[in-house]
Amino acid sequence: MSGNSKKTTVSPSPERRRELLSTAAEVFAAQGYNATTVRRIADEAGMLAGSLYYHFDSKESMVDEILSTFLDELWAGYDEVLRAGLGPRETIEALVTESFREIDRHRAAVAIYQKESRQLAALPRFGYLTDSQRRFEGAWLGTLERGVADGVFRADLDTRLAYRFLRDTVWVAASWYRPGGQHSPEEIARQYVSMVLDGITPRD
Amino acid sequence: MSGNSKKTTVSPSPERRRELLSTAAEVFAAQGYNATTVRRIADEAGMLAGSLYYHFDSKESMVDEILSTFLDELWAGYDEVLRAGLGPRETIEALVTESFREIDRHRAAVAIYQKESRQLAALPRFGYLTDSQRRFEGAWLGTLERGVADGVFRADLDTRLAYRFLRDTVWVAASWYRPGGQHSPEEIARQYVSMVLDGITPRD
Amino acid sequence: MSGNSKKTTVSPSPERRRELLSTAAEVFAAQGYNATTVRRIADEAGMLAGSLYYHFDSKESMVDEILSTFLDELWAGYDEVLRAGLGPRETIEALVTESFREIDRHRAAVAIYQKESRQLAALPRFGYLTDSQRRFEGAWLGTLERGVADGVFRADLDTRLAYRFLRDTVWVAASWYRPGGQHSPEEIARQYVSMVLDGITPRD
Amino acid sequence: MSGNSKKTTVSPSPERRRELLSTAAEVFAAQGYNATTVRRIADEAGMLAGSLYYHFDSKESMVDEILSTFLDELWAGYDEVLRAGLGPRETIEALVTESFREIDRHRAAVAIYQKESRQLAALPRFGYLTDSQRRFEGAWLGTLERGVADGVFRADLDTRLAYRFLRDTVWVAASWYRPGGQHSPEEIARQYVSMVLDGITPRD
DNA sequence: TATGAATGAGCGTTCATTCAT
DNA sequence: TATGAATGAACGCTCATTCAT
Repeated sequence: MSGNSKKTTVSPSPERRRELLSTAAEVFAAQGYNATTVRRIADEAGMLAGSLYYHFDSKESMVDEILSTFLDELWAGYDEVLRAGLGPRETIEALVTESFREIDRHRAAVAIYQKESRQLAALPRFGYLTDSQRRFEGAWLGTLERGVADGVFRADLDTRLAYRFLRDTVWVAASWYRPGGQHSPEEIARQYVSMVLDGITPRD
Repeated sequence: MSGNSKKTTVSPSPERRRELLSTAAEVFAAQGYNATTVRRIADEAGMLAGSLYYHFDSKESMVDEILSTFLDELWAGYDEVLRAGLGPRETIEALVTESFREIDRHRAAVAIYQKESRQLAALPRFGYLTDSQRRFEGAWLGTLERGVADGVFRADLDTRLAYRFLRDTVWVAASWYRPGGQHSPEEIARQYVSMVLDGITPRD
Repeated sequence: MSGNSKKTTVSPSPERRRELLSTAAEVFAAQGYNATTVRRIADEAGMLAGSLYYHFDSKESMVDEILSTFLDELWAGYDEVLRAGLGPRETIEALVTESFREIDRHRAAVAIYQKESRQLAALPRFGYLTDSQRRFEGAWLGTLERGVADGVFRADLDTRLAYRFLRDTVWVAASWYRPGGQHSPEEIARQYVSMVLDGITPRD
Repeated sequence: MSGNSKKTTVSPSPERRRELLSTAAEVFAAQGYNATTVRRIADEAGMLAGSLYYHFDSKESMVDEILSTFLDELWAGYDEVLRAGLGPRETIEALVTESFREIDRHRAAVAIYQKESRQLAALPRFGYLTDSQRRFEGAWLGTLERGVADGVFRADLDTRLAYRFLRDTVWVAASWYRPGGQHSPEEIARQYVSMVLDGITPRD
């Protein structure tokens, strides 16, 4: 599990907590973590800055909880896919689909993860970000390599390069994706997979 | 042309200026614009914070000059490609190649652009960021649409989606690309174009 | 009314605000606005510099509130005098008396007004200083001219010169006046009026 | 003599020095001593800020030289008047006239003296400001008292109050007086003396 | 639970001053 | 004589955080 076990000031009402975290996540995603003031979050939540400290230890612990909650859920989905024993092509399809579903559910958290994780990972408490990225790389890169070995992906594929492109396009989508738009996550995933697997030029 | 015409303290030694901007760009790219203190830049440049203000008006004007210099050069390259009258496929190839060349030359500037342009664009002086993005969309999206019309790209392609994927993967590469690595920009561009155009599954 | 309507951090305890403004006014008057540091004001108030910003937006907004409060009260008094329909001599007497009463009540504010208003008036937010000065001139100069026309002031009087002398002596008194001294404001006003109206040489 | 004897960096060209001091005096008078940057003075003089330090030790030494030069000249004039053995009324007339002549010649210096002398007097090197003020008070106050004793001024005159009014109105005139205007210094002095001695109401 | 008021560290910036050239 | 470049101290201000109520 991601995040810190020494759970902070556990407020008696976990719903209020979740509301506040959701508010914080939106502001972090929109303004960036550093540029977001704790006062701004409090404003948005209809309280004073100091009052947030009844619910959370610090601004850092807010973003910590946002990211670790998201990653926990992400890995629940990924692990299910990886345990299913699918072929390389189907695994890629399933991982992409799962990723877009997470973006749909945790858009703000994904955007924060995308923009801030490199900075945050330098802090000890965010060590799980680095761990997660390692597992992430293992899952995607492994699948690509298995696909090349099995002949379902092109033999001349630079798998490390392909991994980076896959990873980046999937997550960066959080910066423009708007839930409730005209495309469902599954539809976007389908189109995306089609581009990546078959290219944008016609196959006759 | 991008950037502000009322150029600040135009010191008669533009070399020092360029050195300092290069230093600043590295720090901005590594730490983020907001998280970068002017003292940190000065440290890195071997001077005191106040001394930077002999050369620049403000922290903002530093990032302004970094970004506008980069965009001016980028558009010089893009415009040449667009004026060449190539077919859609060849245009995409040339734009991608040109982009990776810019990443190679202005890695830090591209990383800053990628991470900060949305925030900065809110400030009047950075209006050219929005202008640039509009032109950018015009160039890529137009080429994709022309390709679909000409039948050189798949008829079922969602061009807006494809544009976003192309744009994002190209620029986000600045966050992992290291100049002087084992792949030249042209080599990376070639592999990337191959993936995007033909997909990662074999065409027999 | 003077001052800015978009009142800043309107804290629900206007007493603390008034205390702090009073402290600030004393320091401004003693050291000059520019030479006064916000740290000095905070010291005098027994707090840290940053803490002042809980109560006020800026150093500028402090002097703004000091001056506009003073001018509002001044004009309340002046308007009453001007509406009373007195003769020119009695109007001058009443305006002088009212002025010394204001000096007695707002010595620091008057001293600041005297020393800094020309500089501050250049800033948009202090436009009311210029307005006030115009009304001021209208009231005094008008009364002097009426007095000359009515024959109660000397026919050879240069009214513009006389206005300047009156204005200057009245307000500059704030720089030496000490409340609680041996002369009441009314007593000083009486002596001053006597000098101005009848001169310092004996009338037999 | 006022000013400091340990004369600073004596530049070989005293004319350039005087030009620079004149420039500095104008800026000090217009913006206030504290608010005036050394860079602004240099701009006005067509040089760089650092270059001023070839001519002067410091910003302080500039204002020092401006004020002491003015006071030396003022006292030359005053002393001549005081040595002339005039009656009280004629002495007042002569002092006022001499004062307006100084304002005419040294408008900027007088304005600086008026606005800044209280602050500057706190610094050791400006001790002569306090001395000068003492002599000043002696001259004016003594004349007024002699006049009351001789019966040429009103017996009920509060001489200290009268002194302050005289002093303030004379000097504060520097803030509105413009050399080359429609009134000569002597004409202004005549009108002013007439007001002060005979009042503004008619003497039949 | 939340507020009002304060802390203290640090930030971007200014500016008088220095000095090698 | 003047410049270009830098210093270093201080300034106005911001902000995460604390805490008595």
